[in-house]
Amino acid sequence: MTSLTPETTNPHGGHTLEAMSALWSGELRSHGRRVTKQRLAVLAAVHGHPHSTAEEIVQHVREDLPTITVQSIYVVLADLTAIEMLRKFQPPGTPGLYETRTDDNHHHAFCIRCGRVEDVDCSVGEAPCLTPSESHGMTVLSADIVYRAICADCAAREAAEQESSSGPTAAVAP
Amino acid sequence: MTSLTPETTNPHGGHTLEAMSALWSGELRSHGRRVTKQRLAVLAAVHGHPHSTAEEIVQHVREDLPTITVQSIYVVLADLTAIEMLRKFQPPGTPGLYETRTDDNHHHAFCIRCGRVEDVDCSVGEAPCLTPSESHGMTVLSADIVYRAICADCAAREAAEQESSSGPTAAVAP
DNA sequence: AGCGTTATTGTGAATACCTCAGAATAACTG
DNA sequence: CAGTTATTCTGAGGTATTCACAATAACGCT
Repeated sequence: MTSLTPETTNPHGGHTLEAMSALWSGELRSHGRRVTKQRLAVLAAVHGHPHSTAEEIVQHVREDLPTITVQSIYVVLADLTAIEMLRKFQPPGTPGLYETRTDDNHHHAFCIRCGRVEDVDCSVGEAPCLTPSESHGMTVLSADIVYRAICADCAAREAAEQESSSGPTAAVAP
Repeated sequence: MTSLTPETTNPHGGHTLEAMSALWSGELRSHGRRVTKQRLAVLAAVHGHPHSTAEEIVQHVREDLPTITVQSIYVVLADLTAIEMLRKFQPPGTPGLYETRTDDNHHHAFCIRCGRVEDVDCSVGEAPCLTPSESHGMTVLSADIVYRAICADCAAREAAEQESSSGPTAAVAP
């Protein structure tokens, strides 16, 4: 922790890629999975680019492993999701998005205009939306929440367009 | 309400199909939409079979309109969803599901084993999961919640299978 | 370290779900 | 009832994802 060699510092936020890899390797093994460079590369890509689609992950992984195939990415993503090392969610009208934050109860806000996604720590408390722990005899495991929202940029842009259609600025002669 | 002719009684729960059609027609018109038999048939099908996929809705609608096409169903579903006469949601690994309950704050429990879906009236209160009304500058409109769950049947079946692998019952000679 | 076993990845193709552009039809207005 | 224009139909296309089988490489053992 006190060493300051180039290898131990990185822009990502405290943990080096090597440290993360070691962590991930252990976790993979504890789930009976082999540690492959493909899996580590996928984990690194998703960790570095949260809320990525499979296609985007392919691009990022190919910086390390230029020959990896789309199909392998899908297989790896599905498997890592199954053992909950990754989390998958799918706002309406978009392909599946992946992230590495799996152990906290957080959710997602999705801009229905531009598709932007932000993490939302559930503000009510611990796991408020898990309260219906029994319904119709079903045992609830977890809650996937997607907040349909409009981001600040889109709200501003729409306000401006609204203004221009009856106000003094812009769009004088269409 | 007091008439008891055959047309005014039906098994669905108080409202006749004709009454619903009149209601839907008015709602369509108020959204600037024309009242077509296709739209009414789709609304009736979804109303009679909540949590249906587009493909299932095609089957049901074809009982009335045998020649309707899958594409038209998709167009109608998308349009009715856009004006919020239908609600669409999509548990992981399944196609989009549609329902007519749009004006109440209810959510869905989804059995990750068999795919069964049940409505869940949010038990915490009014709209608890809408509390993060501002996050990252995004204005939240609504929350789509899918509870990942295991239904009673699947839980029982898995318990039985667990038992049989080390217990006395079943699967004596495979 | 080398070797065998078996999970994992790559290859090639296929599927499911959904959307698009343009022509034909039918719902509303007067 | 006739005209206008939304809506549906026809036919094709596209994207996200999955499948079966062959090739590869990670791990446990000596």
